[in-house]
Amino acid sequence: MGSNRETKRAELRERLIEAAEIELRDKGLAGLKARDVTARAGCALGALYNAVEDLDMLVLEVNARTLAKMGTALRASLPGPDAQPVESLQALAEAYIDFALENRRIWLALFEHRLPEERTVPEEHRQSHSVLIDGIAAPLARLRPDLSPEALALRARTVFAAVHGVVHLSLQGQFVGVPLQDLKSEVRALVEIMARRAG
Amino acid sequence: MGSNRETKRAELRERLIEAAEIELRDKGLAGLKARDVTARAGCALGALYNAVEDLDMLVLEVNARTLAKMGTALRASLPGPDAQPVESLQALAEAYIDFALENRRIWLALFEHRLPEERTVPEEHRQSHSVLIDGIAAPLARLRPDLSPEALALRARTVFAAVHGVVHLSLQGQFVGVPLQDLKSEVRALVEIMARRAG
DNA sequence: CGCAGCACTGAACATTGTTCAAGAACTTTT
DNA sequence: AAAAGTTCTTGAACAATGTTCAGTGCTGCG
Repeated sequence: MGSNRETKRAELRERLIEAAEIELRDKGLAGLKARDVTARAGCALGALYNAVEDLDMLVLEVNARTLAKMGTALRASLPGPDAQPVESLQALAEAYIDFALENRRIWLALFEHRLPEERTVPEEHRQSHSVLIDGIAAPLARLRPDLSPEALALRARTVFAAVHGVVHLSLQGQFVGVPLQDLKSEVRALVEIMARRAG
Repeated sequence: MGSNRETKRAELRERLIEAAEIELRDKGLAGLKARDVTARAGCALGALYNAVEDLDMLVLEVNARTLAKMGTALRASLPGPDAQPVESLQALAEAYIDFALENRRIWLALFEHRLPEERTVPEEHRQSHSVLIDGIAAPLARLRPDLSPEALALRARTVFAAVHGVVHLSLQGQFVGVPLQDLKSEVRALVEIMARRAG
């Protein structure tokens, strides 16, 4: 396997991304070190900078995969099309919490990783974030037929961000966060409130 | 001024915290460097480690002051006691957004700063976070007389975290965040929804 | 004054991301 | 198949940065 240059390059890139994901799962974003990643991937330190631009880009690659997995998990959680909209939203929220709990560090990396201020996230990586809100607009539309498509898209982001905020503060154990043991019931209540109300 | 040892030590500590706040305002958490802080405070690099435990503790000190200022801003925003509960909540939310917009980097530092996993935040610093939720329980209690005091305290955290989540994703320009121009109106709608509904 | 303790200094150290010159490996040309 | 050219890999070197520490000076007290 991997005889020509292109292939070997892609294989090393792949090994590096996988190694980075393992390191990230084990030690979190702050514990991700270039030397540990390259050691795990079985290459020299400098090879990293030929396979990817730098460590930040490696994190973006891991994040893209995390988002893809999250998308799978969220879609799998959706009940059939004849379910009540509020049930779809509850299912998405619960699946989001479960994913975050089961993949805490790589999920956190999605939101804690920052590029230096002058650098900008490549377009393809920006788009992979849409899985977070893709499932929300449809059930929301049935609950809020009064909203225009633009207002709906906006509101879907708000609903996601609200749920995410509760989960984020809770999972980090920040002092103002909801205790973990109450997280699911509070998010259920929040989603219920956001869904049930009219007009 | 500052003749005895105790006083000089406290003065240097104060200068360091102020210098750190300025650096944090200018360059953000990732741009905070021990050498820049000590240069601004007018002392040698090593003096930092006599005045405070380390850089992390300096950030905690700045955060404590930020939280105190935030508390002042939030309390000042509250309408009189005869206002509708929903108006109190709206005022708090708007004041929160304004504070975040006007103090973006030091506000972000409140939520982005992490101690190494093995270290733990001193109790006095934990408590300073309560200003974020202190004003919420009272108006919420009038909207939800059905909830026990414990459930109310929990729900206050949930309400804060939901609003915070929307603000946080929006101000960081994360792809899934609400665009800044829509932030206030979306938060208004969210608070309205969380307040208006019954049972 | 003089001494004991403390604080300040800045050089040195450890860790870490990134670069780069040298050599190895692969591809193309002849 | 050999030569020439291109690209990749290696690991040492560099730069940035948090932290420590031995040396030096200052403070407070008898």
